[in-house]
Amino acid sequence: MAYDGIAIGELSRRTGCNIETIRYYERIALLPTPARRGRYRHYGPEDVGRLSFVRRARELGFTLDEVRALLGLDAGDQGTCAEAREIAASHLAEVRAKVADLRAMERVLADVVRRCDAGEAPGCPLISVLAAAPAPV
Amino acid sequence: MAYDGIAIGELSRRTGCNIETIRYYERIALLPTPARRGRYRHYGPEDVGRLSFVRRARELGFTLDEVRALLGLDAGDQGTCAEAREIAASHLAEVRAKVADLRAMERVLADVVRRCDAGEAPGCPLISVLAAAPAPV
DNA sequence: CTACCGTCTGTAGCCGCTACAGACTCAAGC
DNA sequence: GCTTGAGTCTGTAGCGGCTACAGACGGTAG
Repeated sequence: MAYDGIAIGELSRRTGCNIETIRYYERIALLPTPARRGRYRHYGPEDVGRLSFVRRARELGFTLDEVRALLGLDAGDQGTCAEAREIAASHLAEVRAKVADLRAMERVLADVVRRCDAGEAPGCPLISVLAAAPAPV
Repeated sequence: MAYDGIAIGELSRRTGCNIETIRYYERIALLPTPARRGRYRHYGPEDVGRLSFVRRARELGFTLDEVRALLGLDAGDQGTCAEAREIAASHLAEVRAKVADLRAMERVLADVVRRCDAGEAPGCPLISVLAAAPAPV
């Protein structure tokens, strides 16, 4: 009994990717237009692979455009790895910047909450922080 | 010469908040409908204060709904600080979760880039990571 | 009087989905 | 055969939080 391919629901289950999202990816041409069995989309193993690739890239925070670029160089030629490295490195820089931003927020928030718990004397620490003069750079 | 209020451009300059964003905040009723001088919006010091408050809350990553809630309790009564603390604490938890997510991404990405730079033997490390079997939990 | 800046309204776009409504297809059970 | 239910289809609109126009009007300096 020959391998028969799967419908969108099964693809969704196997990749952990929402059905609506799969159709969305198709619409924006991140995934190729699939074969049809009657009116229904019909997927093979290579579709499972490609979508899993997309999902993992998304989990690493790559934008859809970056994912598109990565998919484009999946081929395996010489310069490919260097390009992939570039994309990863610049994305890594962004991730680190975001972490730094969030850390800064975290520090302020943690301090505010701590001061609340300490029952600071006059007024609410959070409101004070927000109402304070603009940060001096 | 009496204090005279300011136009939207000046409010933008003083708060660091984009003009379009100010109008957007007004549209979603985060800021009150301002007075008009002729056809032009006209702002007083309390508007500068309120918008600065909003901006700082946004810089700390509060959502606009959270900001709305915070503005709502700016009044200064008894339970206010406890409510503010709640909002801050739950936001802090979210920030920490986001940091954790990003740290995980960072680790993987940094490893990939490092392996690229090390000139790993077969294939591209990034592509390999993305093409690998789904993460085992 | 004209040039130019600021401001006005209204609408549409960005990203990455998500959530419907309303129609259809298909296999299993009675 | 006939019904039921799950799955799928297309198309459209919404989310948050802005941002970017277009095209008209206002106010002032030269």
